[in-house]
Amino acid sequence: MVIYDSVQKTKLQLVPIKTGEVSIYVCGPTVYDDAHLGHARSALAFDVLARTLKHLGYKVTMAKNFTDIDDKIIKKAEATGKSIQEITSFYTDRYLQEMGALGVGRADIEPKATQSLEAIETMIQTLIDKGFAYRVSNGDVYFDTSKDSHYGDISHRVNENEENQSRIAHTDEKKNPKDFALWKACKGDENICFETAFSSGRPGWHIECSAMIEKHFHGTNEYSIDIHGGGADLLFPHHENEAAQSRCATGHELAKYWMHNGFVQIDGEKMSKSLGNSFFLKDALQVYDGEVLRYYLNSVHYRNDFNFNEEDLLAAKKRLDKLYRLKKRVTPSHSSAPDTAFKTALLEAMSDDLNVSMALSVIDEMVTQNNEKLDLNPKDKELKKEIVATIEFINSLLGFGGKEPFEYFQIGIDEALKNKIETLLVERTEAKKAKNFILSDAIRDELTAMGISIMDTPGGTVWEKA
RNA sequence: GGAGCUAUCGCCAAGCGGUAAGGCCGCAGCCUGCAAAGCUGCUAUCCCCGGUUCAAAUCCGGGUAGCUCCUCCA
Repeated sequence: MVIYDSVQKTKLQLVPIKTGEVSIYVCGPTVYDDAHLGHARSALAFDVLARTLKHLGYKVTMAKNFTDIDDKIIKKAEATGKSIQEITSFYTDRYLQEMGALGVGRADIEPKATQSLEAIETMIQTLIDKGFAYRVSNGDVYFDTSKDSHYGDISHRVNENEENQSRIAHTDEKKNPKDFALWKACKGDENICFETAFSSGRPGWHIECSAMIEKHFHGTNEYSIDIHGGGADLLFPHHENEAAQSRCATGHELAKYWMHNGFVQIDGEKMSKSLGNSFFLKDALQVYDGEVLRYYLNSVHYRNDFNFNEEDLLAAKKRLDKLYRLKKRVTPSHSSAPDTAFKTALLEAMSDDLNVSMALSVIDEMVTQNNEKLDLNPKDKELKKEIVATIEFINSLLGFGGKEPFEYFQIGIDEALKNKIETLLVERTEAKKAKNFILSDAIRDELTAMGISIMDTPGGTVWEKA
């Protein structure tokens, strides 16, 4: 397996800390709002990474955190009158449910900040004791970036004069402009305060990830985990700060490899909280099938920016349709073993830094070849079994193609409509038998107007939702 | 003001120094009562200008254009 390391900025052969095992920590959501397409893409990218590694024979342990202490959550609570707990549990459930609709598997470990306070306090105390952190008069604790000679290694930002150019106001008692809060003391009437030796307050944004990793993973003298992932925007300052904390607190590096996924844009425009043009996953799922969304969001390499638009999504759906039409041709058949050459080619593509585009083209070629074989030999039972197994393999590796084909093509069609379609098809078949093509074509037009496309096959007429 | 990324067929998108994958769209054909589906065939020299090399879309330098990070963000 080769992966692109965003710190070294090059592809590297994955050599895990422990042979045969890969530990992954991905930055999860702050649960104060609905998940958007960007969250989906990140979750999908690392879901596919985990699946690929498992297929390559690694024992994978993946952690994804839920940030459930945060200023934004507090604000939301104040604005809505709901409790912090209500908000965080609601959005956590929603997140898991929506990602589930996209076929994203659950992480092995799903730590929450509120459940990691001991580890957080311990790490901050260690940093204070070792002289890497300092407490200011109001009770805040800051990390002293000047004490870490490797600060900047992750994001390659070395400019000390940034304080003059930076848009961040420099108003507190920080020693250096880049110092960041490990702990924020309670001020006034804020209602989440946790008691610690340094002050009553709450953790800063970055510390939870470092603390959770120390708590849940047991690395070596060199590294805590193999792969740390997240969105490209987290590279700085979030991951730089995480790395610094961990390095200084534990004496070894946080992660051996760093992976970052690119952004999602909507019709060419950046999607962001501040621009207010977030495309929520819940809205997308109302219009598009989760499996189609999964296929589409995965069709562009995870490191590139992804420009979401309906036209491309439709093209992606058509591609997935083709796979399901092949599956329809071999249903029902039992499964044997997938085509070896295909399996190898698919894994090879995925082993190259998750080259999903290549994998999809391998699948398209497989579909075409098997359609041709079936055209020539419609009753080849062994071939059909192999195709069933091949599609099962695709589903386990990439997470699509697992539905029953008839179910797939009839998503959104209720029983009443289904019956009407079937009735019309019976009428049409009779008309065809009687060579009444004017009537049969009229029925087809009626179905087309209903958004139903039909196809005559040797086994009878089948229909699909267009 | 600093740091970085990208630029490949009408559209989406691989390519990672060895002579341009795949999909959508389009055209022609086979099949079909006609269609649809499926199959076959056809469709690009890689933003511009230099350079390195036997060989460059791929490396280097300079342009141009777009995007991102430095502020909550995946």
